Amino acid sequence: MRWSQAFIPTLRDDPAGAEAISHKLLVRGGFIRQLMSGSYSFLPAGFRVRSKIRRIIEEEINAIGGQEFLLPVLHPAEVWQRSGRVDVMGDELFRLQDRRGIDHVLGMTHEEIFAMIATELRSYKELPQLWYHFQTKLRDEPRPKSGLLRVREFVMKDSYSLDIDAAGQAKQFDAHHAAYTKIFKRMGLDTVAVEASSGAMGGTDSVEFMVESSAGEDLVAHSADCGYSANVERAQSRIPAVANGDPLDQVEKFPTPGVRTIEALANFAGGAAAEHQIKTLVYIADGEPVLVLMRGDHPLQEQKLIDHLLAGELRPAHEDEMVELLGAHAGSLGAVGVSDIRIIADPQLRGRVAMTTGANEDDFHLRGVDIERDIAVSEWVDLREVTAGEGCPNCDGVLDVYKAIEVGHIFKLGTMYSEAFGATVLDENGAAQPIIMGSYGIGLGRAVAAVAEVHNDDKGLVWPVAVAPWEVVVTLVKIDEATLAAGERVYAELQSAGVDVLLDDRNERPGVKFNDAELVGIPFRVTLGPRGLAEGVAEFVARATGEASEIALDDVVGHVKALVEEAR
RNA sequence: CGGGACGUGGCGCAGCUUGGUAGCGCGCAUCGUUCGGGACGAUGAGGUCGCCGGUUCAAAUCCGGCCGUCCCGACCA
Repeated sequence: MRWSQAFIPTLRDDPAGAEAISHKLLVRGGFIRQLMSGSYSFLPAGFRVRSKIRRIIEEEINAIGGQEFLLPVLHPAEVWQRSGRVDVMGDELFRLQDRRGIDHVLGMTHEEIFAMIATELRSYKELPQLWYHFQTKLRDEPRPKSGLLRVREFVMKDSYSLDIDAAGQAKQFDAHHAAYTKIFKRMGLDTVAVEASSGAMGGTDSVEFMVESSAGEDLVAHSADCGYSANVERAQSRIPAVANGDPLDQVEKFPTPGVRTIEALANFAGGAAAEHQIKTLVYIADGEPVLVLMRGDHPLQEQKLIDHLLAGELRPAHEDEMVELLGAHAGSLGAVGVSDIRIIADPQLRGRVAMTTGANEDDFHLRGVDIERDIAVSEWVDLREVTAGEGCPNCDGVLDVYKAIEVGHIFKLGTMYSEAFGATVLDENGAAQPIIMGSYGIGLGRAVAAVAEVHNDDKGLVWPVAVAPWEVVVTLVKIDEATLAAGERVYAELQSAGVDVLLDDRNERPGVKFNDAELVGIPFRVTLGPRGLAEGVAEFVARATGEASEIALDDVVGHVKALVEEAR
């Protein structure tokens, strides 16, 4: 490609709105443009990066036996009713009607449709299968953000494994695990595989691939000593037990005028330290109220609650609902004597006595609460969010917590979808068995953004060779006959050597071209100008290091070719 | 959805408090001088001031409604 004819609209200023560095650079470098909230156009440079990432994924999924499909994005709503996910997905699912008034949805993922195709499998002898496609997903996100990192329309590589038994599924799951690690490594991302919540996807186990980044939206708890890594949505930790205070024979109600928070009660004369309080949270899960009990100083991890309840929609109760359910406002709530509401308690409260909690009467609390004696806990479930500095659950080390971008997620789905759609095969004994499925996703646009987020400096992007829009730019410092001729020659030779080359033949000042090449992040630059040509040399610069060297003109192509081939 | 901010030539912004019919930087076009790290001069093109309504002799500016975008909290590749 010749830069003079290419559409690479670089910008001088950052786009409006403080955002992720990757977003600013992708916009400034002429890679993407926004259409509306959560919706982006890929420009030629951006499309090239995306294509290279796509190719890497394709190669690695093919290498573990994947067969490429292409399924539709427009689905009859009936299909999603059958899997039950119309309800689970709620408002995130785009819905529309056709001219006949038939309900349709736009696919958020493709478990349903692949499961339908899998009904054509008849025998265990046809398994295992690994199917995948690259297809647009549409999700009516409540809040798109950070440019490409969180959007409403994106292309995902999603693959689906089909097996006769759990062992087969585990094998394909592990194969994906390894392939994903390789894929991300090839695109220049160091990932950590973490235990994760499966969310609305259903299924048993899931692992997320995380890239540490301040632009990330997830939190990963990690132990440097044993390598334990988990999304805080799932993570556990060791914390020291709290010694109980002196027990009371019975619960004692006492006035606490104006006390509405854990902290206020801790500072109140006759109150109790946070770890001796029971925090009572009221949630509405799919329309049903639930009381959640946490130690006063412990934060609730809502995803853990969602996972336990298998809830589609979970929200804190409104003030009036609290009054209706418990007779008091937030700040004076408790579970003592409550019998008609589901009560879920965090295990850190187990065996605790002499606790203080709300009395379900404004401005009153109870002390001397023995949780197992006084509260009808219906379930004990770990709901606590871990905090940096707590003990690792697997070793003697300490957990740290960092922000990360989720670039991949793999699920063991079990038989949820195959049962919903009747995808069964006959086993050796002639008995019908539901196919065991797994699903595995990588978002293309998010991967582009993640690489950009990690690989940049104050001058712009620094693409790894494997995903760079062009591997090398030949920059002509002056557009005169001799320089142009030399440039054309090097350009043509690089092309026939199989190198992805951009010829910057624009009639611009050198500074403009150098800056643009750096902003766009092309890994290598070959600079040709009258000065060097007179001595038969070109200047060679690596974007990552900025190191420049002079190379004899005749050696340029060989040098670049070797470097590029080694790096991709 | 709750909270906050913003919307003015292609991009980034000022003007709004104190109404008088729009300006700056970059970019773009033409000409000239330049040309190995974002050149300079001259001339020029380009704007329903997000939309609708109201107040007023007069609205980018004041008032109301709506739409859009971004940021902070609950969701996911």
